[in-house]
Amino acid sequence: MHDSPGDHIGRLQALLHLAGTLQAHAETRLSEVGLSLPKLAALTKLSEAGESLPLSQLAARLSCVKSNITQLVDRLEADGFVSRAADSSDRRSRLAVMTPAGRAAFEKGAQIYQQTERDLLSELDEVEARYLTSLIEKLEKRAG
Amino acid sequence: MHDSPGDHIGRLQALLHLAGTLQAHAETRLSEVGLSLPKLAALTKLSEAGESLPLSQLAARLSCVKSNITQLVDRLEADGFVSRAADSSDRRSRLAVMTPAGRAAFEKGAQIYQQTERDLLSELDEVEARYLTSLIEKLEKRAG
DNA sequence: TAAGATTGAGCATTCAATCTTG
DNA sequence: CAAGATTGAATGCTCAATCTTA
Repeated sequence: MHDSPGDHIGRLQALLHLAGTLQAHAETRLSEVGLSLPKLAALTKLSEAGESLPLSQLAARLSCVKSNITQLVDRLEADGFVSRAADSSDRRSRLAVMTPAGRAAFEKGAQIYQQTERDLLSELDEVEARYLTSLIEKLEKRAG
Repeated sequence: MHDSPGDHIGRLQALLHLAGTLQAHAETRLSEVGLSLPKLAALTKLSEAGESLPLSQLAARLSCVKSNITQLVDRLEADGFVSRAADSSDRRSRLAVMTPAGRAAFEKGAQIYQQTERDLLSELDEVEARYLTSLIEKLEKRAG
């Protein structure tokens, strides 16, 4: 009297719901420093690249479409966290450059994000956390 | 030489990334019958309730804000899957009613969703699937 | 005044079409 | 013509404000 091999009713839904909840928590915490998850992700890539990147590179590294980056950078620019600059090597290209305010927000945001990660996953012990990672890798390989 | 208890660097990101990938897969499959995950969720609640529900009830059951439902029902109405009707018991209220086309789409969509769920989670054996569920419950309790 | 629904504005994302530059 | 960026339209979500009805 056990589940049939292919029985996963509700599990996908449960996983997607959990992700939504966790994401909402992270967004709420980040909003205290004027950031969202997508904005923090963009600033992180900029920071890793040493302050600036062509928009097309940013799109590639965030695995999204270019038009998305155009608009995300619009919002970051409105926030004063990023500014656009010319790319001397290619006049078609535009550079997203982190401003001092952007770096400050990034540093605070990165701290908050890590703390949120610890808080949300603090229920799991070492074994559970490792198991979770292995399950994620397995599913990611299948779906990716 | 093991991770400190609070070390979860990247795990939240990995989980959110996985959820995004799984969601994208489900959306792609559902788009074949003109549905999205939110649309299928709404039709599911309508079906469970016996074809119709006041918009406020739909919002409550989908755990979202009322204005969201207004717009979701707008789109479902444009698709021909739902129509709005008066609520005889309260003139402030409006009923979302599933149309025949809506029921047909729901039935196909529910099939596709279940198949997608099985496909995406088919990598996991019985033990892993149960463990996943327990981890989700643990994290959901913490975050919910 | 409360509740139900809607509207308007903002964030985030995609796709298709377009403009500029290579 | 390709590539980089942008714009416009669509989906989906939130919040704040508003309108109607209870």
